[in-house]
Amino acid sequence: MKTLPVICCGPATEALDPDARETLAARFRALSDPTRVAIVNRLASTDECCVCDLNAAFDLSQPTISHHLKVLRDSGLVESSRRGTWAYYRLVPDAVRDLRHTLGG
Amino acid sequence: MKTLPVICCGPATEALDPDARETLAARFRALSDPTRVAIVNRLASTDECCVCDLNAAFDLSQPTISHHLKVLRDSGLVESSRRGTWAYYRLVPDAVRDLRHTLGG
DNA sequence: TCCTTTCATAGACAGAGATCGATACAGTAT
DNA sequence: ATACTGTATCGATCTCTGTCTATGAAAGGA
Repeated sequence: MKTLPVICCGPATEALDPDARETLAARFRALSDPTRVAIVNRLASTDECCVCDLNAAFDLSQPTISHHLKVLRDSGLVESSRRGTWAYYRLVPDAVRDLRHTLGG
Repeated sequence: MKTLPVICCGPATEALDPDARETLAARFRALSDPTRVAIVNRLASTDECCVCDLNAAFDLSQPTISHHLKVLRDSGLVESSRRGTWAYYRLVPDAVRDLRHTLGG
């Protein structure tokens, strides 16, 4: 999990090269959907969560939830592990912190 | 400019109602494009910026830059004022701070 | 007045993304 | 082995978004 050393939008701001723009935009894009915001929000309060619970919590099909989880996984904001039949998802605190720092925190 | 009292993704997290999900996703979506990240980044370092400078800084057509500025304006992240022929854009620090708080800051 | 400059808007188009049903795959139980 | 359950992936469809050209509106200068 690589960090984002660059600051985007805070008071002590340096110019961004094209790669940094892409990387930052990609991470914000991961949070640009209401369902994904809700998933991340839920993960932030429960520390670990089974996919079956997420499927039950949202009025969306199972493949759709799986798609959103893949987007979040690819962005590095969440990670998953399989234990037996079930898959469990967790937030990656460092990734969230990086995004916060990007906004000047 | 209304604030976002709710916290999404930090350690002290409460569940989000559908409206809050939409609002948060909309603000993150404003930063989900590399060009808009770069515009916000530039505004964060120059305090105020003429549209003509932005047009010159990016290899995109003038209407495209204008479109991105409208997206940022609608999201509340930037504001503009017209002085004579020129339009000037500024960051809205409170909006950026709200977004940062949303991530647990 | 007429022309030029600066910015915003409208309309069109291509590409990306959200959603679903169908299907594949991996564990578990019978 | 067979059947069942929980997830992931595939393929299709529909909507949204980024980009462009063309045009409009407002201000200033000849």
